[in-house]
Order: sequence, then C-alpha cells, then structure tokens
Amino acid sequence: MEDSKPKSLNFLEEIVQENLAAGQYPQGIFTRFPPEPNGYLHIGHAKSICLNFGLAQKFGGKTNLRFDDTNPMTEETEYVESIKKDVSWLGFTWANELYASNYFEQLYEFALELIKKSLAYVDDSSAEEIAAQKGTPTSAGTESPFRNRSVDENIALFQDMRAGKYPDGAKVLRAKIDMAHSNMHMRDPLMYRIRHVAHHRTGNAWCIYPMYDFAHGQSDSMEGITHSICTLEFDVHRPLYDWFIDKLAIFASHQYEFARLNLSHTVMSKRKLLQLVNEKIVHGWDDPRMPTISGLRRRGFTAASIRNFCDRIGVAKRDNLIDLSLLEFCIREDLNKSADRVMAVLDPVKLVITNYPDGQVEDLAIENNPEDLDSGKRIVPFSKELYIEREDFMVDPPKKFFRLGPGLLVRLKGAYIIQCDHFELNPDGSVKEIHAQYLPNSKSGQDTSGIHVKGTIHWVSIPHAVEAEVRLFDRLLIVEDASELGDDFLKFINPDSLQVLDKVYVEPSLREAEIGEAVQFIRKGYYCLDPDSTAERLVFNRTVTLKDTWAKEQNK
RNA sequence: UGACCUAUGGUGUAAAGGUAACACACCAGUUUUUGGUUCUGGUUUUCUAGGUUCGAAUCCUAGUAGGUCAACCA
Repeated sequence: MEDSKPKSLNFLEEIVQENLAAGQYPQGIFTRFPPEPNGYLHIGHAKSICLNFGLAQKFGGKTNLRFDDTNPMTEETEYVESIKKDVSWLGFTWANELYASNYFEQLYEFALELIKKSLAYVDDSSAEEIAAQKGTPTSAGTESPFRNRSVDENIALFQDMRAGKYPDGAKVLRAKIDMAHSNMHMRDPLMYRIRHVAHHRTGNAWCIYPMYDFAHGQSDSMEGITHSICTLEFDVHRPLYDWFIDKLAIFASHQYEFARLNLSHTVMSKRKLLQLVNEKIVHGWDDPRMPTISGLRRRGFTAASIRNFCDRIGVAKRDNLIDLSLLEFCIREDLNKSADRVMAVLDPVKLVITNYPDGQVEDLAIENNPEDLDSGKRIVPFSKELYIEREDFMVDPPKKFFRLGPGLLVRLKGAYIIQCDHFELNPDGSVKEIHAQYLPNSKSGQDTSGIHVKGTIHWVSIPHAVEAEVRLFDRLLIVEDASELGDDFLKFINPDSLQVLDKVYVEPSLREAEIGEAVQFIRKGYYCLDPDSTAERLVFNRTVTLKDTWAKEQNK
C-alpha cells in the first residue's frame, strides 16, 4: 500500500516524479556529481552530493561521479583523490567514475560537426577584441570579422589548432549563434581555446581544450544523464546547454538549478577558502575551522550528521543563509546518542577531600552513556586529591549557582557528595586550592545519606590524570553574512576562532581513545582525538559545545 | 537603463485555489547524579497595490526588493 499522505517532495523530486509518471525515462533516471578537481570539497558540495545521489536513490536511479576536468591549468590528481575520499566518506557509492577528459575525442568530433553545419567558426580575434564584440547586457554585440569564414577554411584551421600550429590565445573556436541575443552566453560563445599545457590525465595529447559550456551538456548527454542539477548561477547557461544538444541531435539531458548553500559565519567559495589556506589564517584545507568536508571530519562531524543537515536545509531556488546553529544541532543530535561520556577538566583547580584516607584509591564504575544502556560502564579512579573545573567554584556564589562554594554541597559525578569548608587564594586573588569533606554514605548508586543536591560536577583524580592538549574552535567569521564582504572578509576573521589549552587533565580511560573517535567531555561538549596526537601527548578537538543554559542565564 | 531567476515567522523549508504548518533558534515549565538529554507549552509568518474567484501564499497585472549574466574559469 502506498502512503496516502506522502511526505512533501522538493521541487526537484516533483520534476522527477512528473517525468516518471509521464513515462519519459523507462530506463530510470541518471544524475551526476560533477566537481572540477581544483580544490577540496566543502559542505556546499555536500548539499549537491546529497541532492544528486539522494534523487537517484529515491527514484531507483544511478549517479555518476564525473570530474569536470577541462581546464588543465588548475586541476590536479591530488584533488581527484581527496574528492573521491570525501564522497565515499559521506556514504555514497557512484555508478561510474568518469572524466570530461574521457570525451575529448568525441567532443572534437562534435565541434567538427557544428563547423560543417556552419554553426561554429575559428576566430583569430584577441581576448580583448572578443570581449569588446560581446557588447553589454543592455546593448547588442558586434559580429567578428572572422565570423563568415568558409566551412572548409574553418575545418582546416580547427585541425591546425589541434595539431599545435598556433600559440596559446592565437585562435579560438566559437559557436555561431546571435551577437544580439539578450543572453550574453548566446553571443557566439567560445567552444575551444588553445592551451599548450599538460593535463593531469591526458598529458600532452591535446593542446586545445573545450570550455565548460561545450563539455558539460554533451558529457551529460553521452552518459545518459536525465537530470543534470546545478546551482542557480548556471541558469543563464541553460539555453546554450540546450542549443548544443539540439544542434548535435544527441540525447537530451536537462539542466535544473537550485540555490547553493550559504552558511552563517563562514565563507564557502573555493577562492576564499584557498585564500585562508594560502595566507595561513588556517592551518590547511582540513583545518577544523574550515567548512570543507575534510575540515568537518577532522573537527569530529559524522557523515550521518552532515547528511542529516543537508536533508533538513531542504532545497529551493531562493537565496538562503543557513544558521550555523542548525549544523550544530545536527551533530549534537547524533553524538548525544552515540558518544561515550568521559571526564576532562579543561581549566583545573585542585580540590582536596580532607576526610578521605591518604593513599586510598577507589575504582568507580561509571556509565558510558545514559542515552545508550548497552554502552556499559568504565572504571574511573577516585582519590583524595582531584582536579575540578575552576568555573565550578565561586568564593561568593550568586543565588542559583548549583556548584561549589564555601559551605555548599555538590555531587562529584559518579562518586560522593562533598561539602566545601575551606579554600586558599593565590597572591593574585585567584583560587589556589579548595578543601572539602565527603559524605561516606553518599556513594553513587548506594547513597543512604538522604541528601539531595542540585548540582553535579565532573572531576579527575590528580594521581591518575592524563595531561592533554585541547583545541577549542569557534566560528571563523564574526559576521553572520559574508556574502557582501568581498575580499574584505579577512578583516572579519574571528580572532578567537582557535583557542589552545595545553594543560588539560583527562581521565585515564582516554589513553585508549582512537583518532577521530567522538566522546563527550561531560558538561563541556563533544570532542575527538586529533591526528596530531602522539603516544606521549593527546590532542583533542572540540567538535561542538553542549547547550549551556547556565551561560545564557549569566549573560542576562 | 536589458534578459533571466526569486520573494511565506529571527533562519530555513512545506501547504498542487479550501483552517498557513514542520524543523532550528528563542522563551517558560517538566525530567535528570551532565545547568546535557527527555517531555510539554508559548512568542513570531504569506513584499506592496490592484484584479479573477464563493474562496488566493498559490492564478493574472503592475510595482518594489534581492540575486544572476558581459573569464580563452567551472
């Protein structure tokens, strides 16, 4: 039985459903994810990946991974590898791994075909001359003096271009359409340019390379792509996309456009991300502050959380600016269910339990995850001297401070209730050491004290503590919307986007942590072990904080 | 003085001419050995003006606002 009330479809799904209902694609639908291998994938690409693969999955189709490698100046195999890794990591399997460069010979034949139909010509004009011929959006262009060369001359010239008889920039192949067209892209667009540059896959086999517009649609067509989805700015390319397919009389792929993802407090364009890397504002493409897939992965985001995020943001044709808090919600939602809880004291202050026997150690069994009863328990050693969080003690606490202060009672997580009776200050006025007494009959799980305390705080036993480094990340930009900042965006970098804590104490179980494994530091946030870690020194990345209503309360 | 795309709470996204809803965010309460989690409730919405219609977020017209387009980039 079909659902009587199907979940509402997005506009792309509606299109596919209508096409299918009309019997247009009996073989099923085909989509493709077509990155240019000139940089690393970011979360905007993740949206496109989820859309392309998701559409095919939903309607029983398939998705190709096609590298749009028509510009040898900028493309490298390094990027191909990282892109494949990221798409796989996100959890998608492509039907075929393909390259636009696979089609160079066929595209060349297509070009000859258009020349023979008098629909393309070789132009000797310079780049500047061609730009001048284009006119402006509000005034028609002018025709090139080379526009009416004979078919035979064009064929000979184009063959010579391929044969390498001309230097870069000497000639181009142009489509003969309409220099007065209201769409600039239809004013005799370039099809081929000369580039005596080695290509990462075809080497020196070619010295002419097709432009995006002459490669993309035909590549789609050759692969039988039914739904070629791309971002809004390609909308104006669609008439040209259709024109080439029509004149070549090949399988009609269709292009559909959606609004790209914009995320608050960050930048998304490859150029700007590259700038952050090159100017060493971040430490690389996989810096955990970067919105790249590799950065998010290193930061501790799970593939499921990113897929979920892409699902929740939806898809439409209007410009959007997604609040970072939605991404944070998605990772918290995932990790809350799956991450084991551990204790780590980020800003330590010493606590002495004066009535606890010297030298005694208790191995406490503490639940790993209250959200997952199957996760079991782990052993955490408890002793007379502990570290607690500096912010969990106040000399003169306000009314609703449910933590430690002179005379106040608080529970040590998984251990005992304690009461503070004394503290010592450093010369600078900061707290040096806190003294408290524990209630021996208040042990966690076997509490007969009858006392209920409002607060529970985390701790680490000093003799058992493992020292670690913790890296706290925050939003990259101090402004929400970077869209109109232009190159000025560097002035709005958050100076506190990275904060390194080099003397953090974590419980000993963390010695067994694995790179990338997510844990929750109780009351502090979700963290994961960074690849920079060594056997001697653990380095943790903060993925995201926990929601903190106390902090919010304080800011009021 | 162009063409094309778009306009729904703070942010996104639904509602196929018939009660404007869902998520995030925010606020209040509940639960809790994490000020986490859970659960409950709440605040806030159809760009403007006309028109068609019994009825318009939806259709039409005109405005307004935002975006895109003039790389031998993709």
